[in-house]
Order: sequence, then C-alpha cells, then structure tokens
Amino acid sequence: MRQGLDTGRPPAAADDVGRPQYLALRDRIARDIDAGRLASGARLPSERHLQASAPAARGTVRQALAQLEAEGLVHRRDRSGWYVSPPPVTYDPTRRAGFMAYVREQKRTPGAVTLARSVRPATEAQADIFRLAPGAPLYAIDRLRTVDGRPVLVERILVDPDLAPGLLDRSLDGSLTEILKTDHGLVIVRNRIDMRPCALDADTAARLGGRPGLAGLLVVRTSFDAQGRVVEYDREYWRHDAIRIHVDLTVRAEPAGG
Amino acid sequence: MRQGLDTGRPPAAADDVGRPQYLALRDRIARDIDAGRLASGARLPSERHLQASAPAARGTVRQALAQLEAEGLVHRRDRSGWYVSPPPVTYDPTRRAGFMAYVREQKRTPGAVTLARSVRPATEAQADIFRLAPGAPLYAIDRLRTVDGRPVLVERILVDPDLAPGLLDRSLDGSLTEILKTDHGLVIVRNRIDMRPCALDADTAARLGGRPGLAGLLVVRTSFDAQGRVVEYDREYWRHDAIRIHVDLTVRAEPAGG
DNA sequence: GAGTGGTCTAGACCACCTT
DNA sequence: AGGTGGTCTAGACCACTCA
Repeated sequence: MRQGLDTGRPPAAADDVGRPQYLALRDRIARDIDAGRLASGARLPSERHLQASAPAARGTVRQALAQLEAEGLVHRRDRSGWYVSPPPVTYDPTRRAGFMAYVREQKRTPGAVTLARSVRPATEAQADIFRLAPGAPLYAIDRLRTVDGRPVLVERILVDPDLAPGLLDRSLDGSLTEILKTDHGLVIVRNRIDMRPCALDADTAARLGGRPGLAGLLVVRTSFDAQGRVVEYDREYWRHDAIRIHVDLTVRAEPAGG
Repeated sequence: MRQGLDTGRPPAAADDVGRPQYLALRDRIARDIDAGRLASGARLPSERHLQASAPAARGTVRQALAQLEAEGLVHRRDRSGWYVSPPPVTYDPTRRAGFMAYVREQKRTPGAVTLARSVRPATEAQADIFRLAPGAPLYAIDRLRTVDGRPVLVERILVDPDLAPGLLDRSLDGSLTEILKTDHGLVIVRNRIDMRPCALDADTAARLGGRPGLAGLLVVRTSFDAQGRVVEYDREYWRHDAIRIHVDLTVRAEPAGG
C-alpha cells in the first residue's frame, strides 16, 4: 500500500492489499497492548522512534496513534508522550451512588478537586431550566474528577441559591446530592439525563490533560424534587475513553394494548 | 501562528496568538454553518478549494475538517465530499417504541434494510450470554437503519432459536420485539443496556458510508423475559454524530438509611 | 475523464515537558 | 538542554465517485 515518492521498496504483499499502512501500524501496537508487552499506563515509544521502526513518515505514525486514541486504547499527555489507557469506569446514571462510591466499587481510586465556586447571573437558557428570570443569581460549582490520579471528567453544577442558601460555604468535594438532602431537605425523585459524544473545548480539554477537540462524552443531568423544582443541574464532560455507560431497567407496566 | 517554511507573510496578529490555524479555519466554517450560509446537508467546498481560500496546506485543511467531524458538525462521504450534518436523533433506551416509531416522532424519515439473516454457532461469549453451550445455534439478524436516507446505525441481533422457532422466515424490517411478543409470547420485562464511544471497524464503517475508524457509539441491549431468559441480544453501532441519548428516570424508593 | 477524498513522504519550526 | 508532541508546508500517487 505504500504510496507517494518511490522509496525503492517492493510493492505491497498480497495480504496487505487494501489495508493502509497506518492501520497496519495500529494493529502492531494494538497487539503489543493486548499481549501485555505494553502494560496499562505504560508509555509508548516516541513518534520518531516508531517512525524509525515502522519505517514510515511521522504523519503516518500519528495517524495510527490517532486511530488508537479514537478506539480508547491509548491517550496522550500534551508534549509528554503517548500512554496505554486504563480500562474505563462504568457509570450507571440510574444509581444514586456518587462518583466517589462507584469508582471505589470498581477497585479504582477516585479523586475530586473543586476548581471554582461562584454566584453568577443565569443565562437565558439556564433561567429557562430553573424557571427563574434571566440574570437571577445561580450557584456555580466547577469540579474535576480523577480516577487513579488521571483526570477523567470536568463538571459544572448549577444550584438555585433560594433552595440551598449558603451552599458554597460547604466542603464540596463529596456528594452534593447528599448535602442537598441532609442540609436542605431537598430529595431528588426524578432525573433527566442527556448524553452525547462531543469534542471538548480548549479549556475543558486542557483540564483533562488534552488539546482542543479531544473526544468527549457530555452527560447532562437535571434533578427534580417531588414538587418538580430543579434541584441540581449538572453538565459533566468526560474523556470519551474513560467512561462506559451501563443501565439496568425493569420495564414498567405497559398501558393496555401497548 | 503560521509555522514551517517562511512564506513571506507577516507574523500572526495578537488575537491569533495561541490559536492554531486549523482551528481558525474550523471557526470560519462553523460560523458559515451557524449562520446558515451552509445549510444542513449542503456540500462544503472541496479540500483543494478550501486550501486555496485559506490559504493553507491541504493537511491543515483536513485537520480543520476532522475537528468539525469530531464535533458532529460535518461528515464525509468517501471520495465524494464533505457535508453539513443534520441534527442528531434522540434515543431513549427506556422506551419501548421501536426505531421507526421514535424517528417518526421527531419528524424524520426512518428506513430499514435487513442485510443478512443466518443461523450460526454461538461463540464462547455469546453462549455465556444466552446460557447455552458454545457452538449451539443462534439466529443472527443484521440490519441497517437510516434517517432521512442517511445510514446511521448497523445492528446485529441474536435470538435463541428455541425461544422463537422460525423467526428468520418472517419479515424483519419492523419491530423485532413486537414479533417476539405477538408470535412467540416473549414479553420483555428487563433491559440491560451498555453504551460506549468506539471506533467502527472497516465493515461497519463502510456500511455507514465511512472509513475504518469512524467514530461511533456502541449500544448493547440485552433483553430478558420474566423467567430471566435472554430473549434478544442486540449490538447497535451508531454513527457518533447521529445519536443523542435521553433518559428520564423516576427514582425508585430508597432502602432505609439510603 | 475530471475531480474528489485517502494515503503517504520528507522535511521544518515551535511550545512545552522532563531531567 | 534535550526530547517530546503540535503544527505546518508542499508536494505525490492512488482508488473511487460522479457526470
């Protein structure tokens, strides 16, 4: 499959027909990972070393690495190198357990950092969600979550100050839902969840150790109490390779004829 | 930000500092889409035309397009061109409505093609799921789903022939769950769903009009009846830019002290 | 057959991480 | 200071689509 300038090498073998060179290199690295020659967390040889061992142009090597990154097998640390990715964390949006709890259940080590807490006027869209007037104050909490020391998720949580006055003065590294329940009597009875693959903006990507455009999964959670009030509005930006969604549903009774 | 060979152009303006050229081009195209100058479904200028208008090397143009593709704003048709992507379809895994129904609810036009139907021996993993012996026969149905004529999803459904004898002789373009219920008395009471971003293999990508490595979302659905038997095992490979997941959950009663 | 995207080469300079 | 990945150039040939 080699193309471009004639390098004097023989034409591709029959079994290589139709398989681009970058995928062949991808396969080689993927095999090294599967076979354990490259362990989870291990650093790959540098692009220039891979280039020399292929041999191939550096762009071709980067194409192979980008492919492995899209598959979630490897990730990069900006200007540091490429690393074998650990297995993803399983996330069940129907469960009440907070991040810390369900990561621990999977024998991984969770971490949390509160990046910022502020009061800010609601944008039009936010006001709509909380059924407030645009410009009304909202608590905003930005948090970073890690698994085994690796940042996997950035979230921004919005809370109506009227429902949870003084919330920002609390320690916010633990379960916010728990605080809202015990301190403010806000019990969540309904969750609306939206998920979609996305590309992360420069800020978010940088916090997760990546570059603008890093593939991500956006999880938006809107939590309601029994009176239908929005108690918590949470936007979580995950690294796409760090998460796996799992839902277990018992089907509700169907209306007659359904 | 221009780098590499000196092209005689002036250094980057202050507001461009730190913003790579490919992102600037991305922004320009994204603005054209937002502003409606490029409508949904419209074809973008060719890479070589974009290159001439930027101006930039073709690799840089392709980087900008790949970024937009990752964000779901544009997609490509192999060797045909780049196109503005339509809005994604919303998918609610908790609802019983089949693909055709919920696509229609969103005022889009669904389509279905049965690609293949066969009986094949269960692999080890499949046997495990169905609690059968490895090598036991399983019905396999491959289907392609389209929205507004565009392929968005390839699925393979496995069914235990003992539970639904003769299933393959039926018309399979409609709701399989419906057939299993009305013809075979199999009522699904529990769904286990797994979702994760993935890269699509060459076959799947080709069926969705893409190249190997196309970004996708894998949705695995395991359906059980009241006796806990696996009635249906379905692996859906979606184009990542064609789907948005939405779940609305009423929280179950908590155990005391929860 | 003209034009498209897909793959590839062989360089270069830069910002930043690591030591 | 040396090495890394990030960005960019300027070409090339190929497989395929489309009119």
